[in-house]
Amino acid sequence: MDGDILGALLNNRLFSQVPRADLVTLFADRTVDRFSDGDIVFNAGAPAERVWVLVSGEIALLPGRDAAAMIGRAGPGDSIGEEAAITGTLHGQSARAAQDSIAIAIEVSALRDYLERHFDVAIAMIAAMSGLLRDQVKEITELKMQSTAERLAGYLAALAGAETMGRKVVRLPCEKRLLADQLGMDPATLSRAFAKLREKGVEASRTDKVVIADVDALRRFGDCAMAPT
Amino acid sequence: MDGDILGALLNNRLFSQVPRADLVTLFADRTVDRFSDGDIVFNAGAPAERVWVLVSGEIALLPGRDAAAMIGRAGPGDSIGEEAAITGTLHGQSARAAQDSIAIAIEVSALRDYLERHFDVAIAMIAAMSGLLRDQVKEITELKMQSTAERLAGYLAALAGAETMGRKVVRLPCEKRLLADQLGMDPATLSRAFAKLREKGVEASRTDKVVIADVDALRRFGDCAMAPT
DNA sequence: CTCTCGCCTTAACCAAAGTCAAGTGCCCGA
DNA sequence: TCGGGCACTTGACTTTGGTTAAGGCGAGAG
Repeated sequence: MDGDILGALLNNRLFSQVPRADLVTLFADRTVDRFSDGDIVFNAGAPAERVWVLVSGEIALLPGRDAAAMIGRAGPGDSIGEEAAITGTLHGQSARAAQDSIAIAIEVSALRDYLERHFDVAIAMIAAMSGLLRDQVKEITELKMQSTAERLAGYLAALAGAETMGRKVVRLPCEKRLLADQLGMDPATLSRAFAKLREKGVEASRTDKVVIADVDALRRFGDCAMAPT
Repeated sequence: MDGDILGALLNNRLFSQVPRADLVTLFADRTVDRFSDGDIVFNAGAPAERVWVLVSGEIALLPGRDAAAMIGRAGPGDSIGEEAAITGTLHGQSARAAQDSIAIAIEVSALRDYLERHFDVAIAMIAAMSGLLRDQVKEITELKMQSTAERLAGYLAALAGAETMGRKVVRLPCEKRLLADQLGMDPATLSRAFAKLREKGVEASRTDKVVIADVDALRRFGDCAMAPT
């Protein structure tokens, strides 16, 4: 299977739980659909028979045939149409490409058959999504409650590992610019957050190495807004 | 079944998809557990055999036996332990009451049996959680990207209905104070947001009636940060 | 009818973070 | 070795939204 496609599936909330070998079988009959900016993927009210996984581009979800409001948008790795398709109902929303996009699609009957035969995978999906929901709730509250320095502290502590205490050198997984984006702040603000943590024993050079003098203290600082009593 | 318990289940991401009649059967063997602040619900590494749904109070999820970091927290209606229990693995986290709490618990075997016999409910769970995830992604991006006035505009437009255009009077479903909380802002800030929207044709009196001169314009304003091309 | 309590609004102030721009050091190629 | 580009940092300024406090208005009690 093509790397891009496999990557999209492994990032997908539905299919990341399906064993890799099964993915190949499941997607043997896939079609690769290319949408140009503005193309309709499906319209609200239409019967839902296929599940798409977006490989590249972006697709907007709209409440009606051509309403202006947007319900959501999907990027690479997101799936579309699965809610209606999986339950066998009509599409409750329309989907329209917001950029030139590539998506792979399978018949939902194949997916349902597979899940019916592999009950454990269905169960794993439920468990995984349950965990994802919890993670996202945490992300929302942290975004609202924590300062930039606290968010960065929590991130660094997580990077060091949950069990780590004391001194530790961690490597940032990506450029600071991208890290800033991931933490929901501006690159300049990330720099200042690092500066604030310097007085808490975090030495960040211009490289991707960060020396943490006391992981546990850092973790407490990052959690202070939502400490477990 | 007790009203509080039923309410918690209907709010729960797992059980809201189970038909009400089945809930009663499924929870016939429930136990009601009371935890005092600081009590351990389960420890990481322990075998997971039960799923709890929190009725009241608050329970913190911790990475290890007594680590300081917090992975998440659960409030009324949230379920705990389901990830490990449902997949039949060991608990990956510990859970400790952060307040005096009441939770109902069932054996996960009963849940698995039920899902195995009612494949359609399992499927509905997957679909529902998929939708919830999408909603939350949208909520996160809106929280990051939109100003208070834009969030309020989007909320009012949604309240008016996706298909509505032009003039419309809507009724707020709750006190402004609670609405502010729901939109993630301060009551005073909500007032200012209403003031800003006044020049966009939104008349909010001191009551719960809001007159929108042009729903569509409002929707565009609320969506401008993430308009579908 | 009026008093009072609670919710809402408004204004003044302040802190946090984004914006813009300039500066610094690093890497890489000529 | 020098120069250019790029990522990061830093500082000044602006914007946004939370905080606090002071009114205003409505509803219900007396």
